[in-house]
Amino acid sequence: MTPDANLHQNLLPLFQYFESYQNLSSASKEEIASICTTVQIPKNKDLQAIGHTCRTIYFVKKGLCRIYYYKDGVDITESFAFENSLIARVESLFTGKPSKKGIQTLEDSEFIGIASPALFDLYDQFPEIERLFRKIFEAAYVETVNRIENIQFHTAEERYNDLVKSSPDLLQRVPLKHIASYLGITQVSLSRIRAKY
Amino acid sequence: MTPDANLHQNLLPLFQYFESYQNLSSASKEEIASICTTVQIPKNKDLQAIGHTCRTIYFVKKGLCRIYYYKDGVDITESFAFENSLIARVESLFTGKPSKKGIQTLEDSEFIGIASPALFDLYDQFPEIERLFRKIFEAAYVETVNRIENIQFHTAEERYNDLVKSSPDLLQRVPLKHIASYLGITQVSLSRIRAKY
DNA sequence: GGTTTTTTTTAACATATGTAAAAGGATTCC
DNA sequence: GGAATCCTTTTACATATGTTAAAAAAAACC
Repeated sequence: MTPDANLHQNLLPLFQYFESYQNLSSASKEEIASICTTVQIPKNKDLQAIGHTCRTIYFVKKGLCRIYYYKDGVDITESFAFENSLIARVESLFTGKPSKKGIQTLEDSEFIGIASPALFDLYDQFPEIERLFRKIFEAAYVETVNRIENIQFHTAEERYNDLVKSSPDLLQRVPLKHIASYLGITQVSLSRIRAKY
Repeated sequence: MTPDANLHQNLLPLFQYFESYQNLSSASKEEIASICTTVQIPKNKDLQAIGHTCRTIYFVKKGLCRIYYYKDGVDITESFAFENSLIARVESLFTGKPSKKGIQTLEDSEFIGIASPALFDLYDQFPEIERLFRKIFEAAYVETVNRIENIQFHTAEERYNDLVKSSPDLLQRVPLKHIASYLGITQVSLSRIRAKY
């Protein structure tokens, strides 16, 4: 296999993911491929540290990670990202400000990193790339709006049951303490909810 | 004044708003102007009814409105929009599905409506228009992500105080029952919080 | 394989918010 | 301007979740 073919082999799941939003010309794919790098990170390590400005959008090829931050000294999980999804600290990516959040692996993981300054430059030449990412982030925006409704008008117990139903392997792969902070409750409270079943 | 100049006079605040995100060519402005209409709605009337699919993005020129829905028969306010801001039910706008939410005025109001199917068509011809709305919705996405943190890790009392500080005239212009449901608490609970001061 | 560390559960008590009902104020409307 | 409606507060009680501490269970490490 040539180095080039090898690269595309590595990026295959990423381009499959993209195609669910928007078809891309070969030229666009080439350009995107040229700004991607593959990263391997062991379990429980930081992929991106707290305090750094987000300049990379990651695609989870293997494994699992979370965005987290500290609130009054307490570790809070903002979100999880499983295989075949994108993850980025958007409040830093779109503002250029340093992020108060970090990205940490929860298993030995492999990511495809897309350099965001280079990506944003590609937007000028390739409107279809800009469109692709517009659609991706519009969908993420809609999910976030829906999550607010979920947080505000369901009990912690309902949110826990919904979460387990929508990500059945979450319980096997993620410590309960992270699930608790993601749900906005304490470990103790989550333990009480689980004890009911 | 010619009809054309009159139109642009009406749309001036909208284009000023746009310019804070992205400069537009005259051609782009003409095209956008051609898909805008002005709407006047009296107080407490629906601008967009529950159940209809969102095909218009509104700019609040005068007055005030809210996005609301019913949760188990209870009226919930999802968000407010004051003068010089955009409002749309994005979960319907970006998915094409009927919205479970409505938009209601809280004062006699005036809106500029932008027809979204026509707008999305303009994206093909005018990448700068697509870019403008990409940036607008990226910023809205970031705000929504930040709001989740605010909801999940602050008490209702803290959220109430923050809200009053960030929108001082909200209290004069919006009934407390809507503020309560926006904060995710009952009227009774909000009344107790207010009684402390 | 045993020790140490981390994770999860349990217990006891404190507090914030919910629910329901009633009363007081304010506004609307004829 | 009086009646009706809507909005806000208050009260009493119920419940969910938080806090702290300790015990139990599981996982990580030499």
